[in-house]
Amino acid sequence: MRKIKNQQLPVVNKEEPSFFENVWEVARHIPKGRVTSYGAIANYLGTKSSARMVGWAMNGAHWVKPKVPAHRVVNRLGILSGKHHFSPPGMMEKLLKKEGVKVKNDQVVDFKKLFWDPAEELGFK
DNA sequence: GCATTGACGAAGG
DNA sequence: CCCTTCGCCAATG
Repeated sequence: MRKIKNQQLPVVNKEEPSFFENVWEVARHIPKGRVTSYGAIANYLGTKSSARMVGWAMNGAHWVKPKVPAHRVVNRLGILSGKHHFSPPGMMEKLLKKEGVKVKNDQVVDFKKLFWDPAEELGFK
């Protein structure tokens, strides 16, 4: 596959998709104007208890290709817990608003309605 | 090689 | 919703 400077990436040069790649893959399917949670992605990948790893994977979402809409992934409460990893921090909220997602006080408005569950939308494996 | 740190989450209080 | 504890596991010191 693609070569990546493995400075922070956990070896993605294997042919089989790593957990991280799967995370990115799923994230790329999040429709515009919708959001999902770290846990939902983890759940879809069958490692629901490893939501932290999803967040960890998002850490590299910025420099991985193709780009991953990490701004559409929030925590289970709809809070933009990852905004500090954007530059500037307000970028996440800005991107979401641009897609029609209302954000108030670092939290997605109508999160429940906008929630996109990969397990349902992409079909169960 | 142990300890700490997370873009998390569920459960219990 | 807040708080704590626990589970999770790669990365980092």
